[in-house]
Amino acid sequence: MSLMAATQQVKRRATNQGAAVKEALAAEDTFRSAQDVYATLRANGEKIGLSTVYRHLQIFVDDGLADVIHKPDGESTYRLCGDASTTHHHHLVCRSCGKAVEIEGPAVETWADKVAAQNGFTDVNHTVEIFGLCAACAA
Amino acid sequence: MSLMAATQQVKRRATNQGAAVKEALAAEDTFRSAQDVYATLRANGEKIGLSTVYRHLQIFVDDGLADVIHKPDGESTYRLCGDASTTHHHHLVCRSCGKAVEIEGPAVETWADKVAAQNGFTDVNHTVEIFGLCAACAA
DNA sequence: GTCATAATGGGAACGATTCCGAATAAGACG
DNA sequence: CGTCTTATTCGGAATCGTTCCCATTATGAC
Repeated sequence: MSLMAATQQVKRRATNQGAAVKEALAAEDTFRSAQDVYATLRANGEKIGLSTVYRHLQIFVDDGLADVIHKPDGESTYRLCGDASTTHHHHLVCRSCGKAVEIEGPAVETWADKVAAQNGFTDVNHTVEIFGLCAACAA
Repeated sequence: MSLMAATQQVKRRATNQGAAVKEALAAEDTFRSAQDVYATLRANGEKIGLSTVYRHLQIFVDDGLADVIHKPDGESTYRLCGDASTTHHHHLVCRSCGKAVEIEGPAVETWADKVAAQNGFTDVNHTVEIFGLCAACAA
């Protein structure tokens, strides 16, 4: 998996369910859990199974179409990111409503690599997430 | 909970189990899961229950004695950090053996705060973890 | 249309973590 | 040193998110 570039797509069939999951994610700029997406789709009358939601969410991640954030409680949340060509970035996430803003920090990237190298670590990657309360939720 | 300072300790009874969990963590400079600590203690002949291990691990975190890292697969791992007075820091963690090095990045802190402020976010905190392969595991 | 097979869905299986309630033991007091 | 209060313990049941399994369905190629 780590050997395959994120942009390297595999042939996939177009299904209603796959489209529905993508639409559900696209409708919000917030990180949402699989269970959440599933509930929303069912509430909308979509005919889809929980397994399928998980499957598509994972596919999006594999294809570089979506980002994942693991909440402190362990739940995984997903959000479509710009597009596959978008460069590496991080997120500023509202702790309350889940709204997320994509951010970049070139300095952080180089810092991380430097620190790792100084300690003899190789094959480095990192996670950087900033949590806070968005203006709307602060009220 | 969030209102109580990390250094504000509550009266606690001293028990063998509590000490055992702390020793087990202190014995290694790696992040270890509750299940892992539990298995080690039992293997050592300690009389302790899994619930108790989880309870003490959580207490350490609440008291600011330990740091937690949520692995990508969702499992929580714990490690004693310097001491409660140690300032905010992050970790460089070996993806293979779990060995962790405490690191600091003042620049990252200020960057995070600035970015958050620019987007109208308040009550900010962040997580920064760098994963890689330590020199020993690279071989 | 026909066919091979990718995709689906729902229920079982799983693994980490939490909960519960009765049994145990730490610490205070006399 | 006893007694008593209650924090702590422990193991098994319960929870919860996620994955697995596999018979059924439906996409896309010919």
